[in-house]
Amino acid sequence: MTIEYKTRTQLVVEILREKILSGEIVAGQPLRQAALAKELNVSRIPVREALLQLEAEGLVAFEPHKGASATELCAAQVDELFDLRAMIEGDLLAASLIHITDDALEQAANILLNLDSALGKENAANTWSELNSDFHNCLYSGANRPQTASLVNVLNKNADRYIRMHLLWAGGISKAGPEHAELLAFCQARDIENAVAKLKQHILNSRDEIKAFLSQREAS
Amino acid sequence: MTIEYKTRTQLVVEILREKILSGEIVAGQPLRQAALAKELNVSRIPVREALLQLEAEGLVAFEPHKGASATELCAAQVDELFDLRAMIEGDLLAASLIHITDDALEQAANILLNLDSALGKENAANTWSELNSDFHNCLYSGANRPQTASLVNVLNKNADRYIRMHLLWAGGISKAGPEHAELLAFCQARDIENAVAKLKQHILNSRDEIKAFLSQREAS
DNA sequence: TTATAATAGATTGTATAAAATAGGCAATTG
DNA sequence: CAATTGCCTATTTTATACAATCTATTATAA
Repeated sequence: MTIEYKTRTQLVVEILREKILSGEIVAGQPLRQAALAKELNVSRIPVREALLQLEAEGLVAFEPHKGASATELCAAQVDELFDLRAMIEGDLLAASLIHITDDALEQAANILLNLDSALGKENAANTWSELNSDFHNCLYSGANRPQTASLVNVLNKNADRYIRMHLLWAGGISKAGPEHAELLAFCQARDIENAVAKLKQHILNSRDEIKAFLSQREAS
Repeated sequence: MTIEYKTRTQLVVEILREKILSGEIVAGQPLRQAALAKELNVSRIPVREALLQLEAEGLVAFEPHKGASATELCAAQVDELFDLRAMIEGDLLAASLIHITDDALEQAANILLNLDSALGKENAANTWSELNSDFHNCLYSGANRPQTASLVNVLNKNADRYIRMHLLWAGGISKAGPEHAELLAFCQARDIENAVAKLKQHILNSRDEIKAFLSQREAS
């Protein structure tokens, strides 16, 4: 195992992303460079560059001379984001299933076990979203489309915020467990059509649950 | 008309992006921060931040402590990039045509006129790609999906490199002219199905032409 | 009182300088 | 002579310092 070097900028990116995804940094709240630098014990330059990277990921908005803030969560964005995911991930899964190895499917099954057991535990939202991402990436591993895969990962980093919030506030993506199992079964059977349909349904279901939750919260 | 303030970082982004898209900065060539800073008469910080932004756009690759370079152009990327475009832009067009205004369509028609006349002129590749982008954005204006639109723009900034190269080296996207006209006609008729089919065909056609050109060049 | 201008403080953007790192070359060792 | 180690240089990364910009508050005039 080679130990990988990380620049401070990269470390700051990871810390801030986690803070945004976990909700510790709340949307709209201004992110003062000097304060963050002091808190993380680095200079402002790595903080600035980290914020720029997070802006590219869509988690942060930058306004010249005014500063950065975590982007707001709203129902309209959920629509766009999850529709995009359903379309792109559906396509990616179809391409992947043609070439996917048994090995990858077995790995996906293992992740699924961990996923189920993670739901009850302490830090559910954080570990769940990571495992969820692993599971999906596993299913897409046969596609051999690096650019599309990285685009999917960026979109998922955004979706994560909503999914975690939902997990945290509403007690779980209720249908995700059985849907994952069904999806995996179709993949193992190399039934492309049904697998893609199930995946899209899975993504659009969470979209609807999250939207309902958001509009309910916006009302109050 | 308000004149918009631009930070140096933003100016450097635009200059470098133009240099990469136009081919003045060739793929793979290392981009030395100090040299760029001196050339553009700014310090290295704005250059660094500009390079980071371009990395997020996919035009530049960053390796820690080694530096940045313009990403390579290859046939495999073209496949992914243009397939993604066809899928996403097709969907976006369908959503847009439901609500699009006559005003937007008229504007698109005007751009088309300029597009045709631009092809013969001096700086064809540069102005053509900008007008091309405007034309498509115009058609998508009814969708009211800001996130999807900005994603499309990022993808197009990548596709631009290939399109310009093709224009420059091979004398033009031969079929683009008539295809644009047909596409606009379907849009004006609000014929969603045919419009989307034409758009996808248009994008996939350029994909094939560019791929053929690239593999031919790679052979030599 | 209300609107506008001036000012102070805070914050961001940029430049310069110092520290850290990678890659190559020479010296050393077996 | 080959291989390894240590040093040197080029380059990037980070820190510090300064300049430009914004925001809020106060002062001034209509």
